[in-house]
Amino acid sequence: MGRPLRADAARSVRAILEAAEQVLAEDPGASMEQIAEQAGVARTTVHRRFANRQALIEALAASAKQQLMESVADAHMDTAPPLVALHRVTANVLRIKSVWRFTLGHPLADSPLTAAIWSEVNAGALAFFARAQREGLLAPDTDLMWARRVYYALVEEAQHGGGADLDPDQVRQNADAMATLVVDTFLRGTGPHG
Amino acid sequence: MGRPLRADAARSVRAILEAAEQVLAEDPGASMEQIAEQAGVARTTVHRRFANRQALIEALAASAKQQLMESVADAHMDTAPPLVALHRVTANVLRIKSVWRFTLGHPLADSPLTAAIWSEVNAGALAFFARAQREGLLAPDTDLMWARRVYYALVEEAQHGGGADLDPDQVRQNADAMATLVVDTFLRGTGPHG
DNA sequence: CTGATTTGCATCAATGTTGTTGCGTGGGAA
DNA sequence: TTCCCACGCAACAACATTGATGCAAATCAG
Repeated sequence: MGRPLRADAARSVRAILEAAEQVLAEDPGASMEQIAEQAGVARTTVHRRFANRQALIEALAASAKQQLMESVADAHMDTAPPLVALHRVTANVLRIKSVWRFTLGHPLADSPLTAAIWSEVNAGALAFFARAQREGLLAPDTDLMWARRVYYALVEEAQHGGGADLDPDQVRQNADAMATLVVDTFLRGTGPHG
Repeated sequence: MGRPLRADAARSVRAILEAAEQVLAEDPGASMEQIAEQAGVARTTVHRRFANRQALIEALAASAKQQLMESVADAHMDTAPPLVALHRVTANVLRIKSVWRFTLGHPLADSPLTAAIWSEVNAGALAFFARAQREGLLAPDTDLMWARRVYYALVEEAQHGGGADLDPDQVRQNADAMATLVVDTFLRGTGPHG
């Protein structure tokens, strides 16, 4: 990257990325003009900062996945007790996902970089589930691949329902509540316990 | 509808609908030309049969949702024992969904008609889960709305993985196997039983 | 303050998609 | 067999989107 962006330029870039996320979340086929409008910026400015639509989406993916990885790392899944780690990572991921609905919802625009990040996250998840199984949190006969798919599906579903326009505080509380629900359902299902 | 279509015309319509389903499943923004090509038909023929892209998608939705409703009715969810009914409807729906990935995967193009069908299916599902809860299949404290969302998410997930280009026989077997997995996970989760 | 940078705006060409029309041909139906 | 319908093909206009350029005004940084 050449020299650092000027303050206003940096502001534009951030505004465009946020706008793109919001607009594309509602309509993945939205035009650059709609994104520019939402960002409060002329369409030419968008093209100045991002040559292609592709470039814009990749930048989006980069931002989102970096934040996602930080929030995953923050859960310390390799040291904390499995149940605690699972709850914590679920809440963290739900919080991030509520902000990046489009980028994290569509596995599109997987540049080699972001693809690598993804496979790293997936491998980490699988390793975590393996440990959880060894420590008795998952049934011994549970297929780990299927468990991971189920877990992802529940997280995705938990984020679909509520969660539009909330205070940052409410977002955190909601993420916690949904995390409890997700983990509980993931481990015990919906049938009678015991 | 005026007079019945001639044999070749009917064939074209079917070819176009199948092609649209396949092409749109891979790229929801695909052009009419791509659909026509996949159907082995000139683009003008597509426009002859379906005035708009919208009209085509609605026709798609009509076909798919009719088949879906038939497959649901076929499970006799109101009379059969809940566990049996749940397994049967799951297998049936998985079979239909594997064919109509695009149309049933995207709640787009909800004409008033198809929207009505949807809400009917959803209401039926909720009623079924209520009965299942009364008869002890679901825990008494399970939120039925959440249960329905979880069930839908699991069905959707089960259909994502395998299932591309299989014999009709293999499709049925696969649907059965996945239905068992889905129902089991739905009711008991992935944790240790018992 | 002053120079450099960014932006908005107007404009332009290129492109792809949509939807329509007319015509000749080939296959279905009575 | 004969008539008619549906098809493919070519061509067309309308439209939206993309991406680029030049320029004057606003704004940032040293």
